[in-house]
Amino acid sequence: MDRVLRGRPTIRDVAALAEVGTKTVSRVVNGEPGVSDALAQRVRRAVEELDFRPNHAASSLRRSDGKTAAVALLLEDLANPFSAAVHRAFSDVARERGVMVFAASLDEDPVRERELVRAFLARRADALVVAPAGADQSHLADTGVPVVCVDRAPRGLAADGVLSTNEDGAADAVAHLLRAGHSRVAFLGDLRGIATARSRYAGYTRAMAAAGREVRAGDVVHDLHTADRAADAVLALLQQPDPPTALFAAQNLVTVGAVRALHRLGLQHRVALVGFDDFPIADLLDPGITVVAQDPAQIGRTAAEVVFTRLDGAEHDPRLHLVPTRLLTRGSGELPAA
Amino acid sequence: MDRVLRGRPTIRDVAALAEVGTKTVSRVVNGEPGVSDALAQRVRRAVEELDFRPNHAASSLRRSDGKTAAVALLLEDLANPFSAAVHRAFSDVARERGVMVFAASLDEDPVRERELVRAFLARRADALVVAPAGADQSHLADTGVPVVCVDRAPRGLAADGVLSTNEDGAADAVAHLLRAGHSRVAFLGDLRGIATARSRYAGYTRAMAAAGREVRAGDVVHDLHTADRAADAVLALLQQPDPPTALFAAQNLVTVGAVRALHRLGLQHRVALVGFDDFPIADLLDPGITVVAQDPAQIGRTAAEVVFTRLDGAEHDPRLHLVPTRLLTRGSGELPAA
DNA sequence: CTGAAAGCGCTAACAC
DNA sequence: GTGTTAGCGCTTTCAG
Repeated sequence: MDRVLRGRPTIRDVAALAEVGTKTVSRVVNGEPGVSDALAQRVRRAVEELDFRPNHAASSLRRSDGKTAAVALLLEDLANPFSAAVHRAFSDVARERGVMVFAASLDEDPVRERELVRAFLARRADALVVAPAGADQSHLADTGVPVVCVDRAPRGLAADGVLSTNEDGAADAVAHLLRAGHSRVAFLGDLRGIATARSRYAGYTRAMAAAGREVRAGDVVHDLHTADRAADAVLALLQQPDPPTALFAAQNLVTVGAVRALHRLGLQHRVALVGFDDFPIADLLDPGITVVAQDPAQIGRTAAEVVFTRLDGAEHDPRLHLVPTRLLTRGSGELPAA
Repeated sequence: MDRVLRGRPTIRDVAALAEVGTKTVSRVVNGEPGVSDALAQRVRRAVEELDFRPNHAASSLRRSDGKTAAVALLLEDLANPFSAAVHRAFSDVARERGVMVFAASLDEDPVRERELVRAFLARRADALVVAPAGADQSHLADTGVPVVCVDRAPRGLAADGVLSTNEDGAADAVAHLLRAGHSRVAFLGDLRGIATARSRYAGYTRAMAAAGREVRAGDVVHDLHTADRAADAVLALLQQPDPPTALFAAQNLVTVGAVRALHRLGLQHRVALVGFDDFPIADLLDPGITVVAQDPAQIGRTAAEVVFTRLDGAEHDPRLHLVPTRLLTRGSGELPAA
């Protein structure tokens, strides 16, 4: 009668204790209709008694739709405030749907991206949300699950995308500096391998051209991926003879590095700066840092909506969702040219 | 012969194509020894051909140890730099072990904590790492998996803990202000329901008592959980007659709120401030913000080590791992009393 | 309304 | 070395 339980109790243990069939337990546990109150009561008591926890993996293995109610989120660096905000907003929507989120940092490493995609597919994540690290995203093509690219446009892959208006936003930032009277605006860019970085550079050159300004090769620095490298670049840039009078920093860590360099040189009130992507307490610095703010929470929410729309069966062609940026003037971007 | 594949190929499809038994495929896929090169070659070719992806859930369901190679991380708010850094460091260690991380934000909601714990246990996470939201953690007692508490000590629960030296760190901060000549140091605290907040308050009172200073009720404010609420509290505090000359902010968002209020009042160079927990660009403010820095990366790494030690079978009594804090003097904490 | 039997994709245990 | 059988915990199918 009393089978000695080894390990966790199963649905059969519950069925035995409640003296019903396993299917009845299954029905009660899953809230399916068609069970008499009396039996349901007995089952619930047995569940309580044994501290039964349904095994979700076994359930989804057998279940016809095969869904695991888990999605994977592969971002650049979960410790970066942008990624963290996307993650947070995405999770909030997912939680409402009872969907769990696997999260991982890629650190711009395409090898890691492949490994993690493989691992998440092995765990049968229902969908993949990726800020792709490499230029080659072909390995995301035949995963059998919806793929949504965030922060970066999908390249060579028919997938949905959710990202900021990178080129327009960058052009806004640079135009803002040009309006303040600057003619030499330096570009401080993130890794050129990233599509997003290229778009922001395109916005920079477009705004410069539109104003009839020459882009000097010496005023353009790419591949700054940490605050330290950005700070070094700005120090070098401003310590040369005839330096630029304004800076456009194309990523949040780059902006922070630029601020650090300006403070070190005591030039924070003399050299203008606009950053792409906001960061905490940018308004508390002196001067406050003018930025083209992204809306990472909106990006995360939209990505979640797109994912769930796909999981609910939408079959339309891939769509690109552009989330607008917003110029926040705080002082650093309004410093005059001379 | 050619079975038409519906859905993903299984190990049996691979076996059929390679003309071997399923167990041989299993061996090859899992890198087990005892398969001739010839067969292994055929299997690998078939795997490639069919784009076979092993189903990890099915595997761990059948496997004797039943491990899923996934752990759950329940933190306060993944968008907070402290939680984000813990998450990041934890993930890095987990990734080396091929373990995936489920992450979620609790927002100090004990109900959500219970729900998420239930959900993660249903998914058979191998371990739970929790920054507990509620005072009552008894529901974590009989989960059948290792539980590690981070940031907050386990209460009413025999579990490992990894946290900062909250009381000592807070006492250091306050003693530092008292040494600068202040006698009225206000306490700005996080939610009193959190053990961590209570420890920091204990450090405050201890340092005050050690210096023979009276703790005035009006100088103590609890339950500040957002920067906005903290800013309001500081505005009220400093606009009364005979205000305190120094502030101790016991949490990072509280510190940011205090800075914001000080700037609004133009008092940032007159009222001293030390914060508990560092935050990005605290050094770039004017004055730089003196903080008792925690080491969230170390907390995350240590938590991971503790988790994996337990999963590797360690059976010792629960241990509390204290990660030391460090006073970083940057200006705001060294302002004189009058 | 209820439950017995089959089987999801995989690996343990045991054959050969 | 290799393959066959059974069964992990659950839901499906279908008979009562």
